[in-house]
Formats: sequence, structure tokens, C-alpha cells
Amino acid sequence: MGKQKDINHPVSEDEVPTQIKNQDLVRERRRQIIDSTVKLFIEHGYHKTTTRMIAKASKFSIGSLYEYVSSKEDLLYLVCKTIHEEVQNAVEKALSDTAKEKERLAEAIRQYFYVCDRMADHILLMYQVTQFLPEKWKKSILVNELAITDIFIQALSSLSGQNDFPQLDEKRLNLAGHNISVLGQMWAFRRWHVQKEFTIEEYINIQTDFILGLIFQV
Amino acid sequence: MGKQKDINHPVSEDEVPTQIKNQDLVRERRRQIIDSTVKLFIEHGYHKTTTRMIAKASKFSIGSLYEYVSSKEDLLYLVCKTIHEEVQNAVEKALSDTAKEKERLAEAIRQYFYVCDRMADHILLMYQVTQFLPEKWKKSILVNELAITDIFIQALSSLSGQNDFPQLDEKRLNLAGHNISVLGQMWAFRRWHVQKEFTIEEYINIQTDFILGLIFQV
DNA sequence: AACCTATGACTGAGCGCTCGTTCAAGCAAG
DNA sequence: CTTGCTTGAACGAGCGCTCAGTCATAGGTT
Repeated sequence: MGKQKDINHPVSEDEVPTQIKNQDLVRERRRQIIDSTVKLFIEHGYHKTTTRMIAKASKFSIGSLYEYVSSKEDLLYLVCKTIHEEVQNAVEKALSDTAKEKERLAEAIRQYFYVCDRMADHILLMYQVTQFLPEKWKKSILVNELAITDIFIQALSSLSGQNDFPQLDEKRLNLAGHNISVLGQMWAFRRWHVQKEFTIEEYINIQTDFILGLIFQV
Repeated sequence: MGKQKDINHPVSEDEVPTQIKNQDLVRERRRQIIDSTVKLFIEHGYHKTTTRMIAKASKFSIGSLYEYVSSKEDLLYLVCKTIHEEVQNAVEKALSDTAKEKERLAEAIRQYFYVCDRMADHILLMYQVTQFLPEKWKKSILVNELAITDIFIQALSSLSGQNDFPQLDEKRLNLAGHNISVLGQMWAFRRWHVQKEFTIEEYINIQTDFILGLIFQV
């Protein structure tokens, strides 16, 4: 009777209101809008990107834009959420592809760092832009961020104590996960230096030694 | 004959123009302005802080404010520069205090992390705000950032090959320096998690193991 | 077929307002 | 009177957002 809950599409419509009746249309148009907006935000930043620019880039009038999105802040939230989902999907995919026991962690790190390399613009954007989210959205974004880090913590803890892997206390495990996250993102937010001095391969190799150093040296 | 170059005061006046003749006055007033501005930026961010708020907080009229500073962007630059100088001074002081041979590096890291703890707000502000600097200033800020990292790279390289310290190739040295910088800053920009889960002491201890892990494990 | 009507996506001029910046006038000291 | 500093009303560009109206389409009626 009541309309069925859709779970399987990435951007939830209920959180951010719209004037348009046709939900499929909303989905399609929002993709369109978000895609253009991400590009504009990356190029000009949040504040210098005007709603008019967004409308033009997504081939709408401003009026139409505001049928699909109720404020610029809402749009910002949709952008952040979409990026996070992309990162998370990429990370999970990369991790599931490397189900091998032995060198599993090193390979997982390698794949994650590749993701950070490919999505450097997006990661940087997230760093720049989360600050402008209204408090309610901000929390939800941090939860997402934590979820990504958790993937590593899980991977680490599933290895902890196995084979030649040392047993790690929870705190070390936790922090190691965060370090992996951050050192990957560092490839994006310190690109002005690291991407000039290292190839991504060099970076991965050295940082992997670094991370595994902590774990095996205890 | 020509007015003598002043080198010894933190905020250089030549870079940012002023209408006021008396240089000492400029120096004093600017300190006053910058102090208030930092607080406001930390609390409200760059964009939501208006020039009027700044004027009021530093006990000036807007008119006067614009006698000492020629634009909001210039003010932003002064703020960034001042913060960097504070961090740099604090780091250098912390490093010079710990001139002991043996545990020198570990102690240096400890002191640096304390600085990051004390100046967490400022570090966060730098992360949020550099993006709004005009290109010319941005470069100069990155140079400063690099200078801070260089302190660690120097410290590391002076130890490299000494005593029980392994010889490190330049790339590893370089990246280790950056890792120290970033893992310190991480205490600030991931505070929503790390400062909830760890005391600063725990954090320092684990991260120090982490960093030294890389170096000794090669 | 021809006509009418209802629906809802789409349009864009323009409103209300904020905020960075200016400048004519004021004032204190020499 | 001149110089150096201060003041705050006034300016106007630019922004997010609205809303009265347009138009293409679908479906009902004759």
C-alpha cells in the first residue's frame, strides 16, 4: 500500500526534499546536477561557485535547479555524500579483490592508495568543504569517514594474531587503521610536494613499509 | 638614508600595504587585529566572519581597519603567516630544548606533538583557510609548511648513519619527515575521533613507535 | 479527428539582503 | 593651517532564492 522503500540507490531522496513528483526523474536529474557541481566545486570551491553557474553547467534554469534541491547547502551535502560513497565503494571493491591470505594487507593498502590517487581531487574537495555543512549533515559525514577507516581496522583485526602476524591491542589496531586512511589522503592533500617528489609506486612502497613497520616491530 | 630594513619582527609590513605612516603603530595595531581575527576565524570560519565583526572585536571602526589592512584577503594572509610563525617557533624551540643525542628524535616528536595539541585550533584553521588565499600568497604559505617539515628532515638526516641509527636514503628520509608533520596535524584534524579515543600521551607513544618502526626496520 | 483541460516540469526577471570597500568629514596635536 | 589618524554612513556588486507565468504532454469528451 504505502510506497515501498528503495534501498538500492546511492543518493537517498527522502533526506533532501524536492518539488518534483516523479522520483525516477529526480534521481536522474540529481545525478546530472551533482556531476556538474562536483566539477565546479573542484575548480572554483564552494563559495565561488554560484547557483547560477551550477544551473548553467547542468543545463537547467536556476528555477529548475531549485525544484530538485532546496538549498545550496543541501546540494553540498549531496555532493559530499556521493563522493564518500564512491570512495567507500572503491575501497571495498579493492579490498574484496585481494582476498589472498598472505600479503593481503599490503595489497589492500596498495589498492587503497590507488583509489586515493585516482580520486585525489575529490578527497581534497572533501577536506575543503565539510566545514560548510550544517551540523546535522556534518555528523553524518564523519560517520561515513569512520566507516571507511573501519574497513581497515576490520582487515587488520582479522589478521591480528594469525600466522606471523603479531597480536595487537585494540588501540594500536585502531590507530593503525586511521594512519592508513590519513597517509592515503596525504597523497592528495600534500600533492604539492609528494606528487612532485615521488611516483605513486614509490610512495606506496615506502609508506607500506612504514605501516607494516608499526605492526611487526612491537 | 633609505629606511632601514626591519628583519626581526614577525609580520612584515612591506608585503601588505597600509595607509598609516607610523610603522610602530602599524605593528602594534596589526597584532591587535590579527589576534582578534584568529579567534573569530576559528569560531566562525573565514567567510562567515565579516570585516565589521573583525573591526568591532579589535576595537576599531571599519574605516580604521582598512587603514591598516587593504583587504580581507590580505588580512587572511597575515593570519596564516602569523600562525605558521608561531608553529615554527614552537617546533624549533621544542627541538633545541632536546639536544640530547640518544633519544633525541623520540623527544623531538613528543615535543612537536605537544605543539600540535596546544595549537590544534590553529592547525585546523590553516587547513580550512589556505584554499582562499590568492595564488601569490598560497605559494609562500606552502614554502613555510615545507620549512617546518624540513626541520624534521634535517633532524632525521643528522642522525642517519650515527650509532644504532640506520643509514636512510633520501626519499625515505624525506617522507618520514612529512609523516611526522602530518601525523602531528592529524591529532588536530581528526580530533573528532582520536581525541575521543586517546590521551595525548597514548597518541604520542603509539605514533612514535610507528614512526621509529619505519626507520629501524629497514 | 478535433477540441478542451489538467498536470507538472521548466523558465528567468527580480527581490531582499549581505558584505567588502570607500570617502567626506571630524578631530587632536604641533 | 597642516599633518596624521579616525569615523561610520553610504555605496553597489553579487548572492541565494522565489514565484508568476509558459509550454509540452496526456487523457478525457464530443
